[in-house]
Amino acid sequence: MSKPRRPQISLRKQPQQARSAELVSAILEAAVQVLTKEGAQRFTTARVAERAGVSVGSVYQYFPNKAAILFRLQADEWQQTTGMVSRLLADTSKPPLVRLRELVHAFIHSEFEEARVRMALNDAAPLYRDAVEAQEMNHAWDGIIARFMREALPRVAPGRRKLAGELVLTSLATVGEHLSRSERTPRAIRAYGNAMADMFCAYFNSLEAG
Amino acid sequence: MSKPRRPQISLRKQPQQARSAELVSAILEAAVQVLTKEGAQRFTTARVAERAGVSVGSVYQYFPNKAAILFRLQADEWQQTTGMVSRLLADTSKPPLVRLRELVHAFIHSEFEEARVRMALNDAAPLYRDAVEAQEMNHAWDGIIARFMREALPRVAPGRRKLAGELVLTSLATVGEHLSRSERTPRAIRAYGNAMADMFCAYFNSLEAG
Amino acid sequence: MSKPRRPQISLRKQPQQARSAELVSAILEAAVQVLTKEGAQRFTTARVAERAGVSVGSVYQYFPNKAAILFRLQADEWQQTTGMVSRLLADTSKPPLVRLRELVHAFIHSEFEEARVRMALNDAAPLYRDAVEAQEMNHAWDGIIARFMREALPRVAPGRRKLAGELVLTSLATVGEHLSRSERTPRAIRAYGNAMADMFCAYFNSLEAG
Amino acid sequence: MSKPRRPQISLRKQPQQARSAELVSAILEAAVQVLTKEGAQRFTTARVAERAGVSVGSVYQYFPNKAAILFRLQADEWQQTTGMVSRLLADTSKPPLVRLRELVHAFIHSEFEEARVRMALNDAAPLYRDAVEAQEMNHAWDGIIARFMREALPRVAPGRRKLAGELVLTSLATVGEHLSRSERTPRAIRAYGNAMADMFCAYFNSLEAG
DNA sequence: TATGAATGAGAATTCATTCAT
DNA sequence: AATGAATGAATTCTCATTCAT
Repeated sequence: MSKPRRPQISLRKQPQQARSAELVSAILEAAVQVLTKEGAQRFTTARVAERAGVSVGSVYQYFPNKAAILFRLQADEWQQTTGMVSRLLADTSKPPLVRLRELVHAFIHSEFEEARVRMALNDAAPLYRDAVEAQEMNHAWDGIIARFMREALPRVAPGRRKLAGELVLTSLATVGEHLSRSERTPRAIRAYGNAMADMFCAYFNSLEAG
Repeated sequence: MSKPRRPQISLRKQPQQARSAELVSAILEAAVQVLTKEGAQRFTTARVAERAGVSVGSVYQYFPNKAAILFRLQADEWQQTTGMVSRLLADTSKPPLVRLRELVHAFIHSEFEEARVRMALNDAAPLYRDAVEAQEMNHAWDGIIARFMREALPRVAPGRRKLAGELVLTSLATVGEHLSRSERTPRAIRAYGNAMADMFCAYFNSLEAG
Repeated sequence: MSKPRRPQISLRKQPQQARSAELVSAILEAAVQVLTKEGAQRFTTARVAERAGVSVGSVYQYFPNKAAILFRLQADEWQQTTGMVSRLLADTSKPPLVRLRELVHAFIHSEFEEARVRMALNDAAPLYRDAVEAQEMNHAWDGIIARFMREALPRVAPGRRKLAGELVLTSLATVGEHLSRSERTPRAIRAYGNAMADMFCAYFNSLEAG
Repeated sequence: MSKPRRPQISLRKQPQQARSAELVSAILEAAVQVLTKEGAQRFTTARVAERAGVSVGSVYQYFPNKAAILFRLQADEWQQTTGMVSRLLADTSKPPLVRLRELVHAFIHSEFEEARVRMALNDAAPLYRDAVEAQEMNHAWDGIIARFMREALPRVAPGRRKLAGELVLTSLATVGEHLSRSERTPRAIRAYGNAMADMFCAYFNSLEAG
């Protein structure tokens, strides 16, 4: 593409005072609502401001541009997920494959919970994904996964192990997104998660066996 | 969302004459170029018309709106892929898991070939995916996959088998898209494909082993 | 300055048809009016469009951006002046210094004629002057002046002669602009022109004598 | 123009205390920096305040509006130049034409020294030049020049003499501005100054010769 | 006095679509 | 059929100024 714009996305001003923090919250909350009710196509700074009950100027006081709002939403999201995954995988009291299954369920569940926002945020990805900050976030996973993989597949060569980790991670992430778009009952979601975990476990077993 | 726009997307007019067919081709080809060189954000009817060497009016002669052009691109794409998959899976001279492996490679390869267009088309998905026609397409797979799954997992209960098919299909599709965004060498792509096939095979074996 | 923006300024579309040419004229005329009646600060594409009786879109159909309109005004202006100067200086039937005096008067007069536009255009200069096209125009003068200077100061060394030409040219141009801002009677303008011509003549004589 | 805005420009409050005086200085210094580094287009009160390390509110405590800051900068500038010119021209120990030459060099040099600010200040002129105070400043020169002209051209009629003074003054001022925009070596600047002085001297001699 | 958050009117520009020729 | 000029709502972002704290 001719212009892979990399918008600067960091917060313009740290909300030091309580009032400011509230404002940022209000804006983000409004952003979620706009995204949910209007969709990514109709997500405009003006609409966000209106729904937040502030002026456009105020929005731009805290976010340098539209992409920054979207990115922030996504970042918060990622941070939560990373935390959850990290916690689940670190619990060494359970065998690795049990943790993996829990992870799959937790992941899919969280994705499903706020399907609307996820979908819209995903549609809006072209607006923020090229920012440097966005790319940095992806590396946050690397360490967490690597550690778990060493534990789960101790006898597998590092190269294959790394590839396996990557495969599981992207499958999880992309399929999760796909699931939020298909409308399913919680029961169906659970079944899907189980099948997915089965697949990962079978893969891990076969790797470790051989 | 407030307006779940389902744009009318079918061709406005069947190009019965040779000239018309050429025009449609020219427009689609131009559309691919615009998508590739400018990205989804800058995909406009005017740009398509210009690159195709026709007037905007002519574009609207054959496509009712912008979404229809994008949809048509995606549809052609899907049709090709469906054909390829169908052919590969139908070759009963090879064992099912061999065919599955070939499928994975073929799929990933085709995705990778035109990564640029795929990415852009994906970014533009919000514009066309809600059209009824788009949703119909997804069902084209169902039969093909179901048949193969019966062959590959004869002893597995229909419910589980269906779920497994769905899982493999969506993994393939969404991971493929993810791969086209990450820049990799052909070698790395091949390795990734192998790992993926390994995963699917292990899963299938475990299912069949029951 | 941090961003010496060099806006692209060339016409977006050549007005091939009579209708288009009229539109371009209408826009330029409207631009002059806006500039004259509202000043450079309030010169906006919307106002130009409104005054021209067309939509903003139409303005952008013919001019890529605001700067282009202003530049075009200035360019037309410069072209006229260049033509006039060229004609005056080429008339070898009169002695050089006579032609120089005529030039001064003609120049100042033309500047004075449309003082309003000149002033406004000058205020708006930051918007268009950095464009490449604008800088090219300045060189149009070089040849014309050089020829005249050789004729007027045949015995002066090339270096000094060139400097003298430059000095006269910029004096003329910048003082002209200054004059349009000060409100004067035509009589006063004439007197001023004479003084200026006297100065140039004295200078030339001293150079040639020297 | 519809609104020949004459913004009120005088200081809102005389900085009687040392603290205030410092603040005003800081603001003005910051203003110069913003002008230099960002250009007239991006000269905003917020940026000035930030660079000065004070709040916008504080800026408005001492300057009624943006124009006032710019005007003050220009005024200080003019005052310095007037002082310098005044001093140079008053030195009766040297012949008038020698002083004139010195004046030209000093003027051009000072213009050149801070070319950046001058250019930016000039671009911003539309914002402050209509204020009454700005116009008063121009008359400060009248006395100084008039006295010198009487001394330099004792035998020339008052009318012509006045015109000559005006001509020299505006040539100097406008050409100076032009020079700061063209990038030249100090050597070239000096040569230019000499040519200009030559021109003025030749003019004066011819006038005095009658 | 000082702060800096909040405002909201503008400004530039784009683009899907129509329709007279 | 083909053209491409015309439309104008919509969008992003800026900035001078005010005023509650």
